[in-house]
Amino acid sequence: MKLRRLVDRELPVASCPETCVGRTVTRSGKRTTIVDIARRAEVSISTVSRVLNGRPVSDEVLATRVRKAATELGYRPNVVARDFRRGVTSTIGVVVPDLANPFFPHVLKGLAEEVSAGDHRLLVVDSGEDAEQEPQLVAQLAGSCDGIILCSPRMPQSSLATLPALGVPIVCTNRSVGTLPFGNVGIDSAAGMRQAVAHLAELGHRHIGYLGGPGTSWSEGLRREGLRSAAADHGVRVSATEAGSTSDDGHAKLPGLLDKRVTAVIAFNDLVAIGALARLRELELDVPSQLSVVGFDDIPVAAFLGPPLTTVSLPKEELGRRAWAALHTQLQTGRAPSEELLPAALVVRQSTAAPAG
Amino acid sequence: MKLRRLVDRELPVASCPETCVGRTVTRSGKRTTIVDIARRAEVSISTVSRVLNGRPVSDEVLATRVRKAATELGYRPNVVARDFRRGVTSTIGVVVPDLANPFFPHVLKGLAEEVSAGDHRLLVVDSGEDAEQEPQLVAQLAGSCDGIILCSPRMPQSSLATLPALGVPIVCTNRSVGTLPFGNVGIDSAAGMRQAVAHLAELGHRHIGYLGGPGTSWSEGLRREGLRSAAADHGVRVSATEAGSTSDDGHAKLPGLLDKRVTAVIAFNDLVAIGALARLRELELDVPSQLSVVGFDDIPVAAFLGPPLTTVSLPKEELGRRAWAALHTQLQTGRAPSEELLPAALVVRQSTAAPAG
DNA sequence: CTGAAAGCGCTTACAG
DNA sequence: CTGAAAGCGCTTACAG
Repeated sequence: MKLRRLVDRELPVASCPETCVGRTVTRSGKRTTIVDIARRAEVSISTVSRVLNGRPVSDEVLATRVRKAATELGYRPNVVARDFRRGVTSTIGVVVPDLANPFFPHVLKGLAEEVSAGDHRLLVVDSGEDAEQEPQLVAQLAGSCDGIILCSPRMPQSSLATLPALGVPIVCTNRSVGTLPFGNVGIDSAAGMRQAVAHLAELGHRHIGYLGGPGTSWSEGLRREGLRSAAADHGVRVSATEAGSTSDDGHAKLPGLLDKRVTAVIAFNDLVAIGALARLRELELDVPSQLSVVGFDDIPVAAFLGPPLTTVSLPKEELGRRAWAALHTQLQTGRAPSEELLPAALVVRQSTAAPAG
Repeated sequence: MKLRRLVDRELPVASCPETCVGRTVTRSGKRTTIVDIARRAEVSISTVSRVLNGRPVSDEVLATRVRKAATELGYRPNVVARDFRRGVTSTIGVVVPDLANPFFPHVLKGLAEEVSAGDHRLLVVDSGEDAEQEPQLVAQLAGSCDGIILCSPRMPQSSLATLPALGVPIVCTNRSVGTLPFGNVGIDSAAGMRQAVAHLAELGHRHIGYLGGPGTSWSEGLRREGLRSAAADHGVRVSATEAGSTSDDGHAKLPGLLDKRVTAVIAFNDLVAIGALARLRELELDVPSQLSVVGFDDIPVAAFLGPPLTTVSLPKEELGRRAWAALHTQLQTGRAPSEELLPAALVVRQSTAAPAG
């Protein structure tokens, strides 16, 4: 009973007992339905439904009467009922590892625009970087979504392989999906990495340090690959260490690289670079005169750091937009579209310069 | 037709034609429903429903049979149907002004934990800081949510006043709601501001600059109020300017304050402080020896800036948790709970020191 | 074209 | 206790 009253939106009704402008309930105290409209416009509910859904109606007089009644009664469709009848949820689920990582909100922004334009809602879930929890999260989401977008999923391939059984179209971003029937859109950070290395090599650096990201991450794999090939091409030496994806990681692991006597450091992302920069400040080492630093992502603060960070800019919003496009295609055609790789571009600011001496 | 096939999750079925482990469809090609379970367990659908919802059943044998059948058929409830029947959406909508502002993801994290524990889903909408668009966004959300949380809504009071007609329980964070029947939880940034001013006064500052936030913002009002009262208490002079909420704003508006010859600057938030710090670097003014800087929010990068930023830490996750608690109460009792104000706390790092000279 | 009717999958009074 | 039945609000074949 309690529940039903809440459903009937008692709260605001109670707060304006008699004449309530904007009310969406009829005198029976329940929310307006197409039955109420049909009654008032003296047509069948079929006609109401057709008019309200913009389907062709011959009699414009009828249509007008319906629309008028709907407005007068303050009708707002019951979307749960509509979705139920249509057998859809109109909802797209997104799983991100960590909303607090500035990368993801930008992806979400691009995604949200497109998704709402396509008359869907976006259900965002933060997995807390927990690879174990992700499959459950996805399974749970599957029940209430028409499709799912997995942003840089941390779960292992074996977990990923269990997902098709859920029966929901899935798109992965920044992740290789093997032969799994998932849409797939990523950013070519290997190419971005090559640009970064080329830039440092041109400045004269011969020994570059790399503060690597989580070893299991696909984009980390791509970056390492770009690093290796570019290093070979330019004849520079590389010392890599596994750091992580946070500023704390960069702060903690930088000294190890310094010991190797590198003259430049590339970080897995801007957050890691920020940690490295902080450590360098503590060490009273100047950037870029004593050490060059390059980040990845180009998050908004990157341009405001001391010094402004040279970084590989990733098309985050575009990634979100393309992910929706891929999912949309899959929803329409039932087949997963082919893989897509978006370009990255180095943005040179002031944290890189020729090596000392 | 196209639509229906998608609903039936044709995609993965097609990709594993014969023996598909983990399938959740019966031989008819449709998704398993309680009817399928009832048939297999040889009970009525009422019993299936009761067992699956954990309602008391006398006959444990029956219950076991039902659960077994459900598992064997890979049953997953149709949540849209359930919600429809119950007259709820199990969804809570959240409107944030800008997801890319590091403040909000943290609020969302606190919120998400609680909300999913309460068996609801979270629908997040970014209003793009657009006060005009917010009321429409909320109206749209209202249709598919049991309740709405408005994070620091930018819309004017007059727009806010139209929202009760939507018939959906609403909670506002960091916003005064007047006599509107909304739940209300905020952070006492006036007190936070007083701590910041006291700290600077103790260091010996007599003239403080303030890089103000958006004039319409409630928290900005609170900060100005705290600033005024604390300045009076400590006998310090204040020069305030309206900046905004981004690093660009801080970067642009800092020089104006410098002209006033302040010895310390408090920024509306950390992002603005970061912009100010960047400008000071360009001006080759040292922080804190030549100018002290204080931020607001304590976003994760604050501790890694050069220098690490003294800032007023706001309980962001807790704000999210309390917002859910307020909404939950409202959902249960039908009445908006009383206002709540969470404490803020100054975190002293290295961007503040005694004034030069 | 419009209207009467069926039905989406579930929950829950209501009988038995 | 269990089962048969009604019904949530909508859409959409199906008749007329």
